[in-house]
Amino acid sequence: MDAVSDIVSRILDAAAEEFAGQGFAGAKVEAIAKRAGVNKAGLYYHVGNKEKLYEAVMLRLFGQVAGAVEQAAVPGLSPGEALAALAEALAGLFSRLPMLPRIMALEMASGAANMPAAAMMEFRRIFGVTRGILARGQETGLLRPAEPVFVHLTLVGGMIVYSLSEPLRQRFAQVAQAMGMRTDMPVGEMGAFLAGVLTRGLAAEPKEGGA
Amino acid sequence: MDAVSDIVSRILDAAAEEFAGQGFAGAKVEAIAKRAGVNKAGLYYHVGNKEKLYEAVMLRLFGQVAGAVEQAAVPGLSPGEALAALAEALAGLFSRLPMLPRIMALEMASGAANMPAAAMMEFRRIFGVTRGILARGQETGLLRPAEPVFVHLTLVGGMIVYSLSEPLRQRFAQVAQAMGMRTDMPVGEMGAFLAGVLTRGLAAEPKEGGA
Amino acid sequence: MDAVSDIVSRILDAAAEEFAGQGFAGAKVEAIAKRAGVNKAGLYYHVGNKEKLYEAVMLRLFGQVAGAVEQAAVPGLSPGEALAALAEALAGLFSRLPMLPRIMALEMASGAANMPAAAMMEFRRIFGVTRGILARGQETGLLRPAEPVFVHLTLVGGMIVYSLSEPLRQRFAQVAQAMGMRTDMPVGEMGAFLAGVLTRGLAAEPKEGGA
Amino acid sequence: MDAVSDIVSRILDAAAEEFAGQGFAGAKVEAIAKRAGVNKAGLYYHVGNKEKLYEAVMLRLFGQVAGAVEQAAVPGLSPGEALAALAEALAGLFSRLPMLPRIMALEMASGAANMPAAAMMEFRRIFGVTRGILARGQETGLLRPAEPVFVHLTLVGGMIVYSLSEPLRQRFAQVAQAMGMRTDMPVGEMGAFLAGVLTRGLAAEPKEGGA
DNA sequence: CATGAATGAGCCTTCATTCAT
DNA sequence: CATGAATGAAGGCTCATTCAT
Repeated sequence: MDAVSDIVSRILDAAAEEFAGQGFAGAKVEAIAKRAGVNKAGLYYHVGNKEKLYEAVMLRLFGQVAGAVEQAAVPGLSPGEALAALAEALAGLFSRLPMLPRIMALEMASGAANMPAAAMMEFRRIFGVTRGILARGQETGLLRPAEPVFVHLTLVGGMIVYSLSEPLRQRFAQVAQAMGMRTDMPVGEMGAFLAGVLTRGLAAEPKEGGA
Repeated sequence: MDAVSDIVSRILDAAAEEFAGQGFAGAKVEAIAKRAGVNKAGLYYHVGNKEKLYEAVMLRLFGQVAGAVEQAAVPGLSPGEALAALAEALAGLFSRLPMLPRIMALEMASGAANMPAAAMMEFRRIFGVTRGILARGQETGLLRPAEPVFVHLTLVGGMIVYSLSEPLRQRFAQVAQAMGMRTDMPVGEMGAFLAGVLTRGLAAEPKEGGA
Repeated sequence: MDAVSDIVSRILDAAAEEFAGQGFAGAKVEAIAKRAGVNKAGLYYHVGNKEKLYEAVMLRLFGQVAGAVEQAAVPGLSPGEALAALAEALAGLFSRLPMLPRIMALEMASGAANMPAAAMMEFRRIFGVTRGILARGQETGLLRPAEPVFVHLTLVGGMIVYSLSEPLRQRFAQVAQAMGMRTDMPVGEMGAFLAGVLTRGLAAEPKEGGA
Repeated sequence: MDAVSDIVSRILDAAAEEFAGQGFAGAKVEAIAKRAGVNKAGLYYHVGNKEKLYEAVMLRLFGQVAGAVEQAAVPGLSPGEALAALAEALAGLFSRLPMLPRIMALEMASGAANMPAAAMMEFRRIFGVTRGILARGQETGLLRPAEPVFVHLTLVGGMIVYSLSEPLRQRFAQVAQAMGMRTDMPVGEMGAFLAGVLTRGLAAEPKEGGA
C-alpha cells in the first residue's frame, strides 16, 4: 500500500547496507538478495538491474536527508539555533542510518558517476536550508558574509567524516587514550561542536564605537 | 637508489589513481598494470598481490600526509597561524594528489578494513600536530578547551569532503549559480575558511572586567 | 530422485576420467565441464570447487570399491575360493572403471593428501574383507599366519599396477613377443593368477606324520 | 668429471623429488630450481625444458632400477633365492629413493605418455631378469609354468603399492591397530613376503607316485 | 655462465544476468 | 510471481619460458 511495495523497500534496505559496506563494485547482488530474503531472480524482476538498484537506493537516501533537514528548518530561530537544529537533524539521521554517511562518501569519491539526476534535485533542497540560515543571519546583521558551500560542507563534511572514522577511531582508541584524547563521542556531540564553532566563527564582528 | 625501485613507484602511482577511482573491489589489476606501463604478471612479480598493492599505496599516501603535516607545524606560531598553516599544507597535498582525499574516504567508508597496521602509526603523527596546536593555545590562554578529535576532523573532514564534492559541485554549478552561490573555489580557500572559523570559534571568551 | 542429481553424477564421471588422466594439478576444470556437457560456471554451481570435486570423485569411487568387495565376500567359501572371488570382484571393477586404478595410484603417490576423511572409512570396509578371509583360514587351519596388510596389498597392488601398466605393456608388446612373453591378458587373468599364488603360497604346511 | 655435470645431477635430483610429489603438471620449475640451488634461467640453460627435464629424470631412475636389478641376478641361485634377491634389491632401491615408486606409479597412471623411448629399453633389461629366473626354474623342474609378466608385476606392483601406501597406512594406523593389524613394516619385509609367496605359490606340484 | 626482470598464455573462480519451470 | 539452474564475460593469479645485463 506504500509508494514502493514492501518487497522493494526491503530490497532497497538490504542494498543500502551492502553498497555502504563494499562500494558499488564490491557489493554482490546475491548478497543483497539474501539479505532482503528474496531470490536473486526475484530481485531482478523487481528492480531490474544492479545499476538501477544503486540509483534507487541513492534517491531514497538523499530524499530522506532532504526531508529531515527541511523539517529541522523551522522559522523564527536565531542562526545559532538554526545551525544547531540542522546539526541535530543530521546527527539523528546518521545515527539511525549508519550506512548513510558511508554511501555519501563512496558516491562522492566515485565522482558522483552513478548519482541519478533526480537525486541532484534533493541536493538543492538540502543546500537551500543552509543558504537560508546564512541569508537571514546576514540580513539581521548577526552573521558575517560567508560562502554557503563552505559553511554547508564544513557542517556536513565534518559529520560525515566523523561518522566514517568510527572504526578507525576505535582501532585508534588505545593510542589516543594514552595521548589524553577521547575518541568515542556520539555523532550528536560532533554536530553540536560544529554548530557552536560555526556560530561563533561566523558571528559578525562587534561594531566598534560603542562608546 | 630509492627506497622503492622506480618501477614499483610507478605501479603505486597507477594503483593509487585506480583505487581512488573505483574502490578496492572495482579497481582492476589489469588497468593498474596498463596505467603503469608494465605487464600484469610483472606487476605481480613486483608487488605480489592486489591486497598488498593496496596496502603499499595506503602506506605511502599516509606517509606523505604525515610528512607534509609535520613540516607545516613550525614552532612559534599563534594558534590561528598554526591552523592556517596546517590547512594550507593539506590543501597543497590535496591539490597535488587529488586521489588522496578519495582514497581516504574510501578507506574510512570500508571500515578501515584494509588499513595496514603500519599506516595506523602515521595517523598518530598526524593527530599529534593538531593536538599540539590546541594544547599550546590552551596553555597560553588563547584557546578554549576542545576535543582534539573534533577539531582535527572538522578541518580534515571539511577539506576531504570539499575535495570529494568537486564533481558534484560541477554538476551542481548551474543550479547553484541561479541561487547566487559559487561552487568552484579551490581547496585552499576552503582550508582558509576552516582555519578562520576554527580560530574564531575556538578563541577564548574575552575575560570580563578588564577595567 | 538419486542421492546425487543426474548432472552431478555426470560431472563426477567426467572428473574421474580427467583426474585419472592428468592428475589433480593437470586436470582442467574446463575440460571436465566440457566432458560433462555443462558450462564451467555451472560446474562450480553444482560442485563448488576443484578440490571438492576431487574429494567427491574419490569418495564415490572408493565407495564403489568397498561395495563390490563386500558383495564378493559371501560366507561359506574356502580361503582359496574367497580370494578368487575377491580378485574377480576387483577385476570386474577395474575393467568397468579403468580410471579407478589410475586414480588410486595417483592419490597414493600424492601422499593421500586430498583423501577425504570419509573415504578413509571405506578403506576400513575394504581391508576388513581380506582380514576376514585370513582369519577364517587360520582358524580352520588351512592358512598359515600372515600380515593382512601384506596379503591385501599383494592382491590389490598387483592388480592396480597390472591395470596401470597397460599402455606400457602395449608399447612393450613387440619387444615382449620377441622374448616369448604375452602382455595382453585381461585384468581378470592377473586376478586369478594372484589368487592362485596367494592361496598356494599361504597354504598351511602339510602336517607331518600323516601315516 | 661425471657423465653428467654435477649441476645437472643436482637438478635431476631436485626434479625427481618435485615430480614425485606433485606429478608432472603439479611440479613447478621454480621449485625445482630452488631445490637444486640454481637460478630458474640457469636450469633452462642446462636442461632446456620441463619436458626434457622429466624425460631425463625418468631415464636416470629407470637406469638405476635396471642396474640394481641386474646386479641382484647372480647366477647359480635357486628360484626362491633369486626371487628373494630380486625383492631385496628393489626394497633397497625403494628405501633409498622413496620418490622412485611414486614416479613409477605416476608415469604409469599417465599412460606412460612422457616415457622416453630410451627408458623403454631399460624395461627390457628389468623384465629380462624375472623372465630368466622363471625360465631356469622351469627348466630345472622346480617351478610350474607362469606368465613372466604376471610374476614380475606381482613382485614389483606389490612393492610399489606397498611403498606408495605408506602415508595412507600411517593415517590408517589407529584403526588398523584396533583391528589387530600392523601397518608399519619396512618395504624389505613386504619384499620378503612377496618372494616367499611367489616361491611357494609357483613351486612345481609334487610329482605323485615318486616311489 | 648467473640473475633479475619481463611476458603471453592459461587456469581457477566469480558474478551479473537470464530462462525455464 | 518464485526458484533452481544455466552462462558469457571477466578478473585475479600463476607459470613456463625468454632476455638483457
